[in-house]
Amino acid sequence: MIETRLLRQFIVVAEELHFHRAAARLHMAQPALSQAIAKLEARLGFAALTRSRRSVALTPAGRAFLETAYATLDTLDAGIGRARRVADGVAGRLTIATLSLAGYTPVLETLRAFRRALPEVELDLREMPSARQLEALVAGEVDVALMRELALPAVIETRQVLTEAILLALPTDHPGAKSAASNEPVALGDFAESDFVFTPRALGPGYHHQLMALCQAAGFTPNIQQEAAQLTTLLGLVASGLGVALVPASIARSLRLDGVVFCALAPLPGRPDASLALNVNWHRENTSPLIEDFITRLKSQTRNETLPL
Amino acid sequence: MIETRLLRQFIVVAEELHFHRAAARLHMAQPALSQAIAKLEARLGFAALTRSRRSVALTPAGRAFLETAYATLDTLDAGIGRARRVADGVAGRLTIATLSLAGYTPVLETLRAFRRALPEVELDLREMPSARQLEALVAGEVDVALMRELALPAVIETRQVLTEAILLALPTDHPGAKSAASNEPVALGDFAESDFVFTPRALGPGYHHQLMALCQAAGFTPNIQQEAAQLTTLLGLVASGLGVALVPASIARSLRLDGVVFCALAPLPGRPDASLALNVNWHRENTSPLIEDFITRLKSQTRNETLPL
DNA sequence: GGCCGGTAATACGTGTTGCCTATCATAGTC
DNA sequence: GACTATGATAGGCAACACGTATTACCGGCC
Repeated sequence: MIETRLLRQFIVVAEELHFHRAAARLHMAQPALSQAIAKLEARLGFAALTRSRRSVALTPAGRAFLETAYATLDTLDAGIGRARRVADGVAGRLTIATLSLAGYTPVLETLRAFRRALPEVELDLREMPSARQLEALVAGEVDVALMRELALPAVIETRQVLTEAILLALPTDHPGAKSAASNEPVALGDFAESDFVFTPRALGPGYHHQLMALCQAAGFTPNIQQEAAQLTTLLGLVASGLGVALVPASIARSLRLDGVVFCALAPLPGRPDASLALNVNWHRENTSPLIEDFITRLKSQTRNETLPL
Repeated sequence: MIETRLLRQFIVVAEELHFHRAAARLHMAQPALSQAIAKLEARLGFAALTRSRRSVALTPAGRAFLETAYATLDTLDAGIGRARRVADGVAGRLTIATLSLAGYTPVLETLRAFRRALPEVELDLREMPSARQLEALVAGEVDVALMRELALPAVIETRQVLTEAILLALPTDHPGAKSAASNEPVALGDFAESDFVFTPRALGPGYHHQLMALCQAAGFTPNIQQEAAQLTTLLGLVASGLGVALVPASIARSLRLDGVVFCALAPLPGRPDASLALNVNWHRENTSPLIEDFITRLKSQTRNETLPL
């Protein structure tokens, strides 16, 4: 096996074509260098240098191997530098599972700032529902996940990023839509008899449960007429008059849809305002230094605020 | 400094993610491997592996460095293979100084066969006059030289490749041209009073001297009307009627020029036929294994024959 | 809950090897 | 012909890579 020590020694000898000077540059004695080069040539199986008593010259194979020696050490040095930058958290890749980020201005701003601050870091964004995010996190497929509250295994850490109000989405021609026009909160209990459209429970059990609980607190169990995985699809169903929907405020910020109006919900007596959290989660044993950096930036950007409308 | 031993050890540990199995694959004991990896990490300056008592995993920087380790060893292995092929004379580069090869069919055939037999060898052909070839050979700029006979320093080896007749090139309307038409040799002495065109002495002193000596033997000193470096130019001058010229037979084989006819020379009494040699020369201390190969092929192709007309 | 199997780290001894100093051999130089 | 420059060889030493023995610790299992 050819050690890099031998490569370094060979390079200097090839550059100097003089064992004494080369040995001096290597801070070693000439005999040791002669031995090292002899060992190198024995391992290579061919003569890399021709030595007369007066001069040293490279053979053609030696010239070819010199290129290899340079290339090998360059590859190694560059790779060490790169790996050090990865270890220092200024290079590498951060894979992020997210919900649709359309309405989350502070998160988008964080991503932009992160990319600007760490141009050597590749950001890999993958949009998926909360339940799938958790699977990906546990499986190590992603480094961080931006998702709804969910029951988490102990290895998953979580921090709240922001909260946002829950709004009621109504078809424009719905009787309750006049409240929306006047920007007045509506009482959820007034919609006990309405048809509802919901996202499937399996995609985000926590989210689903929270919306259901909200209805229970308002005194009814929603009559679910139809489910749709995507919020945009859900609002399309609302627009078509199939029912009303409870949605996070972020979707109202990013999507103005003809035929749909959004109403704030009047607070229920004895209960705080209905709001949804967006959390950032990560695997406790994931050693990427980028995770902490990303979360720190995210928190300083959002300061756990409620997303404004 | 990171030795390749450490790279190999790290690669196996990263592949196995298990110190015992990795040590077995490396034919060593586990503690030594633990120490080796610890030393690697100390030199790298970052942790490449996270070890719990139960499991081993790569850090992101470790993953990055693993790529580097593979790339480094690949570069080295490929380079060693390449250099070995260079040493074995099946790869590399052979730089050849030549006269114009147009008429030298056996040499061209050798080049073709060489290229076919050794596709990994780059042939670098450089056309230049004999005197310049010798300089290039001594300076190490070329590996072999195909040139006229010349006084050579002791470090230059030489072998004859082939010989070719010296012909007299005449303008078609020259009184002597009728001999050419009947394919009869002409006596050089008959042209004692003719004007001659010659190549400059400096480009090929041996060649020049040989032609002059031929005229002397025929009893005259040629009246040199004009010089031209290129044989094609020289023959152009002949065609225009400026004079006659002594040229190697190869040029007659490769160049048919309106207004010029070539005549064989009648042997002079007591002298062998007038002929020129094409020699292959190389530097005695040039260690390229391709030189011997090339010369062997050249000789087996030509067998020192006289170039046929 | 204590025991056992599995795993990596630590302690310490040893053989290899990379390097040192001293010397030799040889070729070119004054 | 002695001298100088240069690389190779010889012999010794110390660093280090590796081995054996042991420890430390975690999980699963009876």
